[in-house]
Amino acid sequence: MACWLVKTEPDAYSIDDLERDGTTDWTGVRNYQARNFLRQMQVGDKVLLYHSNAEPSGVVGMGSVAQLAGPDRTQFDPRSEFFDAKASREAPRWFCPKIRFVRRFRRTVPLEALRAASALQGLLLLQRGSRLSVIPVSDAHCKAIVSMSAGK
DNA sequence: GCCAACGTTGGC
DNA sequence: GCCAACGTTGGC
Repeated sequence: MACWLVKTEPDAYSIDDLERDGTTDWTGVRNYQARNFLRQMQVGDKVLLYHSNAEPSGVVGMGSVAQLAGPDRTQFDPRSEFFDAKASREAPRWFCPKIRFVRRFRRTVPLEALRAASALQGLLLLQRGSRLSVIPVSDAHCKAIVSMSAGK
């Protein structure tokens, strides 16, 4: 069972929203590398939820993959901010899995703490200039982040 | 296929 | 709001 980390801006869609919704289509990812990771997600994979542009930014909880990635409906909707005129239903460009809320962490693991953790060296999120909104996380890194969320 | 210009992300 | 670091676009 793989583990992933997905970023979201809480002003746009927060873990509160996911908790309320239960599950949601993870729409709006418009980067090819991130898309390719979304398509690799398997049902049951863990998903660490990360709030970016937040106070503080950090990992706020856990979700899981509820459904394999299918075409992202927002790419077909001219009224959507994620509309993509070059996509068609015959040849969709963007895909999204369904993500299920699992739990909120007792405490947010802020970016600063992630950077300070020697156990997290090599985590893609922490690499200089990394902007990917969907990244794979190794089992060891995943465990380390979860243990940080529970306190020492 | 190169690369300058432009757009986006996201920490600070 | 600034801006560094990337990604994408489009002229040539």
